[in-house]
Order: sequence, then C-alpha cells, then structure tokens
Amino acid sequence: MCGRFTLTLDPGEIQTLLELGPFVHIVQPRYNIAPSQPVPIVKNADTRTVELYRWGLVPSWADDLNIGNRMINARSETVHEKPSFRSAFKYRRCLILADGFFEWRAEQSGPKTPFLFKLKNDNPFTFAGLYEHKELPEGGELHTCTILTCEPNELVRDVHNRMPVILDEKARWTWLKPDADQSVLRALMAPFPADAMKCFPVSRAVNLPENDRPEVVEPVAG
DNA sequence: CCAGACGTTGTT
DNA sequence: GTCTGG
DNA sequence: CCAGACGTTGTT
DNA sequence: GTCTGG
Repeated sequence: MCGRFTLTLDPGEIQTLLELGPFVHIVQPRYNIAPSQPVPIVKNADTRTVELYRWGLVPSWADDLNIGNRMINARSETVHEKPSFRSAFKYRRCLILADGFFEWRAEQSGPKTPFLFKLKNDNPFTFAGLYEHKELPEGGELHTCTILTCEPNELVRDVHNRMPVILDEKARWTWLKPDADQSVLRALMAPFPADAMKCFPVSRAVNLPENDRPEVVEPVAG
C-alpha cells in the first residue's frame, strides 16, 4: 500500500518535469507526508492547476469524518464497485504529486524496516488518485483524496504485497479525461515497471510523521 | 418499509 | 447516495 | 503507514 | 484489540 510519501524537489522543477500549471502551495520540501495532511493534487488535464487536498477520502454522505483516516488507499481492483469510491472513480479522478514513497517490510522478528522507493532518475511522478467534496454542517467544504493501490512489481514485492498506482507521462492525462471509458482506465491501473525504479532502506525515524526532515530519505544499512 | 453499512492493510 | 438485510 | 490513547466524576 | 491523529 502507500501510507507515507515524499515531495522534496523544488516546485519549479516539479512544474517543469510534470508539465503542470504554476503553483505556489509547496513552499517547503516534504520528506514525510502522512495521512490527514494536505497533499498536492491535479484534477484537470487542461488547466493542470495544483490544489491541496486532505489525504484520506471522506465520502460526501459520511456522517463520521474519521472514516477518512482509513480511506487513505483504494484498491484498484474494486474501486469501481465500492460505495465509498465508485462515484469518485467515475467523476472525480486526480493525480497526486510525489517523488518517493515508503513501504515497511515485516521482519522475522522485531520492528519493521522502512524502505524508500523512487524513480531511478529521481524525477517526480504522479499517483492515480480520487477526490471528494463534502459539505460540512458548520459550513464550508472538506476536500479529501485517496491513492489507488495495485499488485506490487518485482521490486516492491520483496518489501510489500501492495504498491501505489503510478501513472507515467502519457497515462496521467488520460486518467483525468472526464469521458475516459472503463476499459481504458482499467489498463492504466497497473504496477509501474520495476526496471525504472530503485529502493533502499531508510531510518526508522520515518515512523514518526513529525520527523519531516532530510534524514528520513537517506539510505541506511539494512 | 426502515436500519445499517459503506474501507484498507496485515495477521491469525 | 445507494445497496443489502430483515 | 505508525504512534498513542483507550474513563468518569467533580472541581478549578 | 481498536480507534484516532498526524
């Protein structure tokens, strides 16, 4: 799955490499983005505007906003039929910007080992995501999103049994097309090629979301 | 009809 | 909101 | 994802 | 064990 990720590159660099519209939200590099925090997303392939949405999807009909804490991922295999996701899958697909993600490997005993996964060229990339808007009783609107998951590729498989859906430069704009049909979308929700990725163990300091600093993206022995 | 669920992951 | 179960 | 809390009463 | 918060 994907429960923590990074966006460390300079905003100008991200904008250029992902061919996005201008954005000003990301003023600080993020080394440890955790659920419930604001994450940068793109909803429209024409404007390519970047907005911040809370990570953890809350369906528009949910009474309990805490449901978002458990909706940080959506299984791509079932997203079209689950009540919490199917409407967003049909009408509200988005891209979530990242340049790395963490997965934890369970050991025979003792604490899990966190690994950082990146593209070999260190470029930024985009997760396939869904977003939702909910009217709040006290007024205002809650904007939330979730990251789709799929089977792991050969690289991720050694660490975990799920990985986030990553869309390449061609797939990402197709994903945002409002009239894209199911068979096309289905084909996009596949494991990213392992030969374009790398990974290495990192400090368990990443376990604490408050450790949002460069140390947690540095390789360690393990 | 109304009431209640609606999710993922990992582990057992 | 929409579906399932009673 | 991981870490940390997990309760009531009455009083300040 | 299960839920909430980040």
